[in-house]
Amino acid sequence: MEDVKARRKLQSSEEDQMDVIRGPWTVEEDFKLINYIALHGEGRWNSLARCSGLKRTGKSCRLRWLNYLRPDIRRGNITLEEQLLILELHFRWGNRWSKIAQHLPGRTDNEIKNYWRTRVQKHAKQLKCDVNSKQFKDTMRYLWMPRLVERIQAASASVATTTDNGTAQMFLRQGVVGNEYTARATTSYTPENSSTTTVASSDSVSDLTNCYNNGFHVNNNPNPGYSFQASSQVDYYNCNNNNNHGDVGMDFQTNNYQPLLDGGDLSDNLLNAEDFLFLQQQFNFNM
DNA sequence: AATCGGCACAACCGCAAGCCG
DNA sequence: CCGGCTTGCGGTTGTGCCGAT
Repeated sequence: MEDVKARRKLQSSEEDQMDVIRGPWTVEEDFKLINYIALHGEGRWNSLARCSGLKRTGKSCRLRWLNYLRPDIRRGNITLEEQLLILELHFRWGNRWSKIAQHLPGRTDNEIKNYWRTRVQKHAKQLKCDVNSKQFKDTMRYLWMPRLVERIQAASASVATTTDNGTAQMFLRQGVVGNEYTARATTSYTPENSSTTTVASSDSVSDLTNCYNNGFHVNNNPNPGYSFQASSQVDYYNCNNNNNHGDVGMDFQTNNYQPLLDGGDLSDNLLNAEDFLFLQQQFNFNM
């Protein structure tokens, strides 16, 4: 252990001696890196750093390439579908960012990590609860994610009516992502059966991934006869704990909570003011 | 116009696992 | 098997931008 520390210290001082550059990359450095990788391929980052003439560490070169310069990097805002996928995958794997990133083509683990820290943790902070608490996880699962599904549906429906291509209508009828959450809701979805009947029993990850990859054009629904019902939406929020196990559930329905389908670009504001007010009351009550 | 605070994102750091001679 | 080196991952920090005051 001491050896390891000593070696790292030596490595660090060697880096200092060779005037390693840190901080933001310049355009010239980017060009150098891109050209070098175009000629020699990626990998062997330390030797790449030495041979390319870049005064950067191999680590720095690797990070710059993977998180920024790669040609298949997807730029722009995280879409609703991507948000849903991130939430779903984070439920399964926690902070395994690179694993989550594998299911979002073109997105980097760094980007997903940043999204989680800035957006998701912000909501937890606003609710004055821990992001890893059961309460917040329930909030995400039973309020946030269904709301995302609603918005994805709404967006798809909008596309269908404006383009008249029928694709989104098909999605709405047969519901790939919607199937996940609506099906749960219509069977009095509880935290207990959620882990056994849907997530664990089906490959929801690949379903969601396919769904994302194909822009919701592929019907992976194992139950083709399934159809959405407007009235079932309220069941999204019927998260009463019926298991008599003494856990604190979130009863949205008995509080006369009604989901508000607000319009506009709400990709970021996943929960509106009334949601927060209600949730804060829930949390304060339960704390 | 200047300042401040929050946010988003790029980059760095420490650690651990994997690989290879 | 061991030790050194490389790579990958998750956490953290730094910085620029932008809106509010």
